[in-house]
Amino acid sequence: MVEKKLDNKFSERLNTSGFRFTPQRQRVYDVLMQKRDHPTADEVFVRAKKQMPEISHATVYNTLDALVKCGLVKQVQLQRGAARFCPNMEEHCHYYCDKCGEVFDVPLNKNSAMMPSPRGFKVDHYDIAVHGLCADCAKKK
Amino acid sequence: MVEKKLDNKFSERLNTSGFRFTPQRQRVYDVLMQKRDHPTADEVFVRAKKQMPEISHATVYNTLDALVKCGLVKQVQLQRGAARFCPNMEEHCHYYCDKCGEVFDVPLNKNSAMMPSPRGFKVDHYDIAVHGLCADCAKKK
DNA sequence: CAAGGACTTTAGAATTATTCTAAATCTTGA
DNA sequence: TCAAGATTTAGAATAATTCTAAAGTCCTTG
Repeated sequence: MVEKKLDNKFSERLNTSGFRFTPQRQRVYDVLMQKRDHPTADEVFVRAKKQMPEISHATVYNTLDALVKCGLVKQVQLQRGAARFCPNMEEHCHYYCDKCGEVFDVPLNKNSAMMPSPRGFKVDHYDIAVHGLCADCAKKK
Repeated sequence: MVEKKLDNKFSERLNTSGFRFTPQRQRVYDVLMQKRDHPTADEVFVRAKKQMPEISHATVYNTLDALVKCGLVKQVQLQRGAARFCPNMEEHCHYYCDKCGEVFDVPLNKNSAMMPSPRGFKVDHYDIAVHGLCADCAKKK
C-alpha cells in the first residue's frame, strides 16, 4: 500500500483529494495536456476514445469534475452552451473571439489583487474573460 | 411615424440597433430591472408571465438576446447550466457564491485597464467573476 | 484467500437549457 | 391598402449535462 505513493504528481494529487488513480482519469488528463485548445467535455470524450474506445461519456464528465476539484484543471464558461476545460493552472485570463470561438490564455500579473473584496466573502478563484475579436477576425471585418 | 421617437430611452435603444419596441420586450426588461438578482432565462419567463400570461418561452430567449445586442443587458455565465442576466451596465464584476448561488455586483474601478492586450485583439468587453463563499456560507462552514 | 465496502465505470435513460420551425400576427413604408 | 419584414407563439428538436442501476475494481479485514 505504501509503494504506489510516488507514482507521479498526478496520482498524488488525486489521492490527496480522496480520489483514486484510474487509467480513465489519466487518459482524460493526457488529452487536456496534449492539445491545449480548451476543448468541451464532448471534445475530450471524442479524443479520449481514440486510445480508449470503451471510455464512456459519463466517465469523462465525472473525471473532469474530479480534476477540477483536485485543482488540476480549470473549467471555463465563456458563452452559453458547453463548458470548456483548461489544464493551465497558472494565474491567467482567457481571451475569447466571439466570432470564431478561438480561446487563448494570457498570463496575469500579480496585480489581479486589485479586485475589491466585499466583507466576509471568501474568495476561491478569479475567472476573467475578455471577449472580442481575435486578430484574424478583426481584420476580416 | 415621428412622434414615437421619444417614447423613452428603452425604445430608442432598441431602434438604434434595428429592433422594434414591443410590449414583450418592455416586460422582459422590466422584470430584470425590478428584481436585480441575476435570474436565468427561465426565471425571467416565469416572472414575465405573471403580468403577461401569454408570453412564450422563445420570446423571452429572443428578447434577452436582443437586449444583450442592444447593450441594455449583460449575459452572465457563472457556472455550467443556465445563463443569467443582469441589467447593470456599469463596469462591474460578479461575486458568486459557489455554495448558495448568490450573485452580487461589485463596481470596478478604472484600473481594469490593467489587462494585457494581445496584439490585434479587439476587445469588446471584460467578464470578471469571483468565485468563493458568500459571508453567510463562509460562516456556516 | 474470501467477503465486505467504497469507489469507479458503463450504457442508456432522464433532465435541463436552448434553439429551431412553421404558422399567425403585427408594423411600417410605398 | 399592400407587401415585406419583424415578431410572437406553441411545440418539436437539439445540445449539454446529470442520473440510474448494474457491473467491475481495489483495498482492507477476518
